[in-house]
Amino acid sequence: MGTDTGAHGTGRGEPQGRALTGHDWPTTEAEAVAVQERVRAAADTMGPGPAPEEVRTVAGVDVAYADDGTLVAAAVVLETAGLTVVEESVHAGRAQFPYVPGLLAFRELPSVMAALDGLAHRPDVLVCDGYGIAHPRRAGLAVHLGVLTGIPCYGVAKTPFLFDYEQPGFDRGATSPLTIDGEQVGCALRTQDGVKPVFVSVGSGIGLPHATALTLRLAPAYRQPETTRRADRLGRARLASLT
DNA sequence: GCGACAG
DNA sequence: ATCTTGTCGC
Repeated sequence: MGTDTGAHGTGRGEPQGRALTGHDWPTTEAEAVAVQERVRAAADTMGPGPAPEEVRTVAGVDVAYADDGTLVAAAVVLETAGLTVVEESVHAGRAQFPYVPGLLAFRELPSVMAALDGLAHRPDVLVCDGYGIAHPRRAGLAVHLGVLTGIPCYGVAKTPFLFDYEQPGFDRGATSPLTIDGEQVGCALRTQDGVKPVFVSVGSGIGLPHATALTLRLAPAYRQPETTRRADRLGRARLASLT
């Protein structure tokens, strides 16, 4: 199976992990915002990226929190066909950054990167919980993750906050654009008939059409994609077992 | 039981 | 994000 672990890119965007996770990891909001400007500039948000048929494995990423500041990042690699689990990785740590709206990435990234480093398999795509470019500085968690890892990455969020959208049609597969100040930053996607839509936005290395189509494949039965559901479950379980 | 939806 | 109670419904 997979061999290299997260240190090298696969052609498209070179990973910028060292530059952003090393000594210059931000400690203040101002520094974090400055990092986001750079991350945004480094992101590849246009490319078609891999089509769903070309995506053999997808990793879902999620973070679970405890009261005391402990957090557990979980990564679950699924085979796209059949949605079977290929590999799992968790990493327990402490929040290194306070929760600040718009800066969630800095809270979750260190542990998420550690969890991804724990994978022997290098997934073709990453799906994370939260925003990509549907973000004030077009630099949500999915953008950071895509740039840092060099793996095509996008976000699927549950709640619409800072963008406008029309309700998509009732049927599974219906979409409608998400816009911020008239600029399209993603789409609302109905993953099951009649359930609340999820909000897909690109991170880096994959375009919105492919991200949307892949999300639909990853969500055959529930509102959220299986990647997120599995990662969420794994993270919670690990957190609970931490006692 | 598990998920959607309260709110 | 987390915790909790409760109702409806497959």
